[in-house]
Amino acid sequence: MNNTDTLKQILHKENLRYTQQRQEVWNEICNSDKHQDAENIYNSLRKRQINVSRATVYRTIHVLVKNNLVRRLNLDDGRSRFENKIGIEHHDHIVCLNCRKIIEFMDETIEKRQTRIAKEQGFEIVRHVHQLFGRCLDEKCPNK
Amino acid sequence: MNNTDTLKQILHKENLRYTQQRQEVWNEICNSDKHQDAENIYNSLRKRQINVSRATVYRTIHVLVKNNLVRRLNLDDGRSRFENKIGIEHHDHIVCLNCRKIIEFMDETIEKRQTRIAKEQGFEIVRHVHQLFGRCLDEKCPNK
DNA sequence: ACTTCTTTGAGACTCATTCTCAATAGTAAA
DNA sequence: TTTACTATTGAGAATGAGTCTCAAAGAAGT
Repeated sequence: MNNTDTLKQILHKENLRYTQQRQEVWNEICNSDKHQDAENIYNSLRKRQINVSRATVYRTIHVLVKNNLVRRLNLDDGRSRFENKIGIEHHDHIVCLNCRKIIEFMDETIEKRQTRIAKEQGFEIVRHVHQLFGRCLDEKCPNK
Repeated sequence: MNNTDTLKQILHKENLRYTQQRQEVWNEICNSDKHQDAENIYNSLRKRQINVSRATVYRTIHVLVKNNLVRRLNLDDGRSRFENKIGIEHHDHIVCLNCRKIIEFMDETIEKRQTRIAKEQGFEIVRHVHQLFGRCLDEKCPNK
């Protein structure tokens, strides 16, 4: 299923109308650099002559997040970032405190263990946040 | 070392003056319920006739966080929460999405694994965030 | 095309947090 | 133990991400 059909499907399910603006926001999240924030998405669309308001960007993102097409990331820098979830395997993030480079990781053992720990404490996990903040060894990192 | 000495020590190290307001903010974080937000801390002090401004609460918290007396928690609800770190073992959090109950957990295997994963990716971890969001089985939880 | 109901855009608004700056208060030296 | 020098404080203004409002524009069925 392509981007358009995926979007149409969830909009239909939510009793929402298919609009050009919603499609463009979804395209932007699917097709561009990962981990963009709302302002970025807004500006990228504007730059491409696509007229969308900030309000619509935010409103559309809510729908996408609610329906698991998009993941919201909170990297402790005061604004949310978004990444496409469709066809992407689950992962968590490592973030460089100097250059803000973001690396994805996934560890089956940790995943299983956290589920078991939550269960032992009488919780059923709905979602989790696992982020490692540190300093990278990248040559270009201002770290050096 | 008691609260006062701990505070005096870091204020001295930071070339900051020891003031009543700073002491009171630190006391409030040490002696009261965990996971309070800034507004809570401000109100608790106010209620006890202690005159401190919001600005001073925020400013003091920064110093405490920077110097590892306090940990800042971001539980994705739009405001930071704070907990005393002195004499407290490291732990992460499980949060109930319904009743906002917070449980602490700590798993040595996960801790070691995340350090190794970061290293493999060329990162030296400075801090991490590991939060499990779900639904608890508590009788009092509106979940039921 | 007509009607109905939803969506959109512009800008007002919210709310946590930060900033400003004049008044106040530590602290070191005399 | 007062002076002199700075840092700190408080009140409220400012900031900034995100949300809300409402009139105008746009989907979708008839």
